[in-house]
Amino acid sequence: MECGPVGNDVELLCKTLQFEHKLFYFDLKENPRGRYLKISEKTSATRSTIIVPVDGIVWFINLVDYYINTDEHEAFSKELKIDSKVFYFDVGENKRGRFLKVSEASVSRNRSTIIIPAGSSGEEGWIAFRKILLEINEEASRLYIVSNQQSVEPSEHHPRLSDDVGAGFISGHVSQPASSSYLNIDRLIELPLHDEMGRLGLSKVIRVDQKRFFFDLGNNNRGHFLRISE
DNA sequence: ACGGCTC
Repeated sequence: MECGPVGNDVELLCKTLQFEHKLFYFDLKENPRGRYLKISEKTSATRSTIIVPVDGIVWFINLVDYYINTDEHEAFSKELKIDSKVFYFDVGENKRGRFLKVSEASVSRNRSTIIIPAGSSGEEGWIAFRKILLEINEEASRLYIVSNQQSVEPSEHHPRLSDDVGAGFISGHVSQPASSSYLNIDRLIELPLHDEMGRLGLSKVIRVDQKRFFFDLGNNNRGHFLRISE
């Protein structure tokens, strides 16, 4: 396991993905302002980094999904607004092949960009990238519960929680135990009013051009699901 | 071993 240099921020977990001649570093970090995922693309000559707030990880997963599942010439550019940042997703193609470009624009920094190759046989680069994000999202949700409960032994005292709660869907200022707020989702998810869910912090919205896409987490006895509505 | 990159 290779972790980047550690400053004041705490490293929670590190992963790497090597694809073609690029090396991607994924570092989940924490500081007093919150948690974020640092994604760096390293080649022999260059290194570029984007910083994704934890709440953005699930939307990254979803957007990578979109590009994996969308036909080559029907994939639109997308933008994702999180906090004060905007991430731009674009597909491109050149003689080396297809790639997904993810750019971060924030007020204070210069724009930074990572480029994820699709790969030569299908989209295995994007699929591998998504897999890492899924792993991080799952592990981050466990870490979230651990720190939120401030319990030294969460696996003994809260054995069910870690599998039931996804990161990013529980707002940071929930004062109730995560389990009780979570149990309400089944009823709330049936409500057709998106603004009602938005008010309760249970829905996320991505605006693309004139459209708005709503992402809502739910579960039932069949398992977990993410509902996307336009 | 590449190499892509308006916001």
